[in-house]
Amino acid sequence: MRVKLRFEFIRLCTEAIVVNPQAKARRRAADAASISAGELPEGKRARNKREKRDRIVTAAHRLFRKHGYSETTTQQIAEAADIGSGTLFLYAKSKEDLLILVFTTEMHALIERAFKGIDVDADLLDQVLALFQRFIAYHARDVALAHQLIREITFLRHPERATELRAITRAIIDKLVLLLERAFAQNALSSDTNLTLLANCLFSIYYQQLQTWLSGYVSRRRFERTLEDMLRY
Amino acid sequence: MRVKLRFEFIRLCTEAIVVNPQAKARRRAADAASISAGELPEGKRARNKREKRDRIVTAAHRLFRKHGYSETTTQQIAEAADIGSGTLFLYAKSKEDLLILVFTTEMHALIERAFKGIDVDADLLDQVLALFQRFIAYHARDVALAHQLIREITFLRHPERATELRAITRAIIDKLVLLLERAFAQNALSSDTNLTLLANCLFSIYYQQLQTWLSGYVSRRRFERTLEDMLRY
DNA sequence: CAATAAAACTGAGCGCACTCAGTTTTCTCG
DNA sequence: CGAGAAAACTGAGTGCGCTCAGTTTTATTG
Repeated sequence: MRVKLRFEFIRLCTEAIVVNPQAKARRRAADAASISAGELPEGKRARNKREKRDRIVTAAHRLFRKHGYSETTTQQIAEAADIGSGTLFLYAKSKEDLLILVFTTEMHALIERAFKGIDVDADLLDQVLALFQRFIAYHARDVALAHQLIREITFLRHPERATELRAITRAIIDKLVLLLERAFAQNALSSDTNLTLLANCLFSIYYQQLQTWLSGYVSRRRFERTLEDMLRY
Repeated sequence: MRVKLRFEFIRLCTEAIVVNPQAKARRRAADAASISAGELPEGKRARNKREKRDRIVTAAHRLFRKHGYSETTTQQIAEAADIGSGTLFLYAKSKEDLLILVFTTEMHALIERAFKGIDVDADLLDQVLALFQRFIAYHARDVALAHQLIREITFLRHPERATELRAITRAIIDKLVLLLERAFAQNALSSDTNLTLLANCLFSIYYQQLQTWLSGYVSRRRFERTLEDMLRY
């Protein structure tokens, strides 16, 4: 029972690194020659799982981009990832969930890159717009796919991913807060400004306008202009 | 060819009332006894179509409410509406489209009712909130269904309904503008206010918060409070 | 190491949204 | 009215997302 619970936990985390301490000790002894002392050894199961997960995400990503979301079948993805068709659904609850999985995998890195590329000396508004522009450019690579994606993450079918997605939203808002804090330190903002609330508002406007664009109601040009106008208040 | 084009047009309007003038004249003569002179006569085809459409919408509405959206099959709806399973898809492009069809059918009346029920003498903000409250109450009758609906109309799969939905949005915003104009006439708003723009902002905030609520991120209570706070600026 | 348990995987099969070739109903016009 | 055309309808068939009973792989324990 103890063991079962532990494995359940690991499975839920989907990032299984630590296994039973005893097994770990034994394995460490066995692998001592090939593994440097500080490294955490990885069981065969955990490694297989991670590799399979990677193969699935890579294959899905490639096929979605190549043929489009709805034109890609889960069969094709399974074949490309070299797994059984049923195995796919042990890693993603549904095809839609798979899309979210692909997205979340590269999102954190994208946020960091976008933030790093910002000109610190620019006007605050330009900094904010520059950040959003990075995301817009990312989505512009494949509007149809982005449309599907934003649709799925806005209206989740499997609440399990909610935490993960909230973390991404929070990560973006945190970056916005950082921009605001820098501007605040340079006295570019009035002293009674609630930075977090302001960051939330900025993000809301961006997200709402993003939806409008991706749904095909307005062109990218129009979207970018409206976004700028609205952020300017 | 002439005839074919005309019928194509009528089909697209989905509100076929006028048929070939000659046939109309003949029919009018034939039906003169039973129809009052001013009425537009309706061909058998048009009547059948309208009746079928009504049966489909009614059946879908009932089953969606009774068993939920995804638990209801298009087969069941077709049976309840007493039509072949394929016929359904002549009236709605997809199951999702059918949900939108059901919604748009009762939306215009709902908007009118909501607007009529507003206390003219109340504070402007309270009037706006009262209007939104009607919609919220409507969606609250079945949150899961509303979630699905808002999802579909926010991210349309068949652009054909876009015009129809824009008309609904516009109808709501027009009502908001009316409220604002009344307040404006009573000098409750500063003279440089752009009423249409303000109405759009109010609606945006409502819609954005509605999504948050329906997606299960916040409770109805929290949603209503946030909405009020945000509308208050 | 063998025995046992648990986890991970598999693909045939199922249900359902949707299609389309063939049929029926309605309209048109001499 | 009757022949021919157009529109409307139909349901068997199709493809795809997803399930689940059975199998294989990995870990644990004595």
